[in-house]
Amino acid sequence: MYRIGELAKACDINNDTLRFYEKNALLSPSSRSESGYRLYTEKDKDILQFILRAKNVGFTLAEIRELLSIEVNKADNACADVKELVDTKLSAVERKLAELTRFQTSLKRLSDACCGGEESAEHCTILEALESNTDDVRHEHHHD
Amino acid sequence: MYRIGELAKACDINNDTLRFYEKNALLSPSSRSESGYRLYTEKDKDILQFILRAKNVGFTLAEIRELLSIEVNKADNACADVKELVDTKLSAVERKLAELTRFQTSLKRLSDACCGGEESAEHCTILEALESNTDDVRHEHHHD
DNA sequence: CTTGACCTAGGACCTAGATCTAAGGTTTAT
DNA sequence: ATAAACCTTAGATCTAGGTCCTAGGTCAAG
Ligand SMILES: [Zn+2]
Ligand SMILES: [Zn+2]
Ligand SMILES: [Zn+2]
Ligand SMILES: [Zn+2]
Repeated sequence: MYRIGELAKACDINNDTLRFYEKNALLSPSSRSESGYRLYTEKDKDILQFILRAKNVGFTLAEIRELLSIEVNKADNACADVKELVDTKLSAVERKLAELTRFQTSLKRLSDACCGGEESAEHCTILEALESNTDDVRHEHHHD
Repeated sequence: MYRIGELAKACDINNDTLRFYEKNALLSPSSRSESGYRLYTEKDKDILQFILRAKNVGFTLAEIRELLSIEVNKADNACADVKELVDTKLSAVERKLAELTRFQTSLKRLSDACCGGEESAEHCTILEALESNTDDVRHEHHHD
């Protein structure tokens, strides 16, 4: 049996995070001591590690709650259910990746067009690009 | 001169967003009507579009505030200052991209190992991977 | 003159995932 | 026996970027 601080330290998270997970129906201690302290079992620790691993893979806590509800009742769920959660998440991650890649491309284009020197920014191509209503960046060097 | 609703509609944002930008020192209307209505000039509109373009490239509002302070006073800033903002942002975007790519790889690995069928999830490789303390996913198919 | 669209200020509320505070009770070590 | 470390609860706070609400003032058309 772990008390909250012991489990938190063992899993390198904050005590408050465990209370937060309890309030949000992710993980409740199996019992309480006479004085009301939370008591976690090895099984509780396993569940916590399941949660932390799922977080590491990118799942939100809401998604992890769904995974857990399957996990505790595997027999009544199909592989299809589990895989759908993963694939839905994968799509979301890929959409976010696409957006960030768009950001990266734009920023690179802006960066490459600017000399980065100590000249006044009056003709800075970065600022010009942000002022103009096109996506173009002048590629000739400024400061003639 | 645009009233708040006109400018908002022209730029396809919410009236409240303009008030929010004003409160957060990004864009203040050049004047007010006798009755206190915000009045925006064409120049204000240009600044708004600068803000929206910068947002589109991934800058946060705090970063945009920095860009604007350079923009309104270009002569006193160097290309180096502008480029540094862009490059710092680019690095942040690339770190986030790396994290998301890690998520993507893990999720793909999980998804590929699961049959996704209507069989019971009792031997689902996804759940097994999340239960186990390794990063491995069994690649042999479950459900013998 | 009334209706409806528009505007004002100020503050509350939202998501996500915690983290922190206050005021007090419990356990452990010295 | 008493200090240090640990625990309890409820609720506040934080980031980011807004959105919504209240209670009321303004403006144009019919
Ligand atoms: Zn330059
Ligand atoms: Zn430049
Ligand atoms: Zn299967
Ligand atoms: Zn499966």
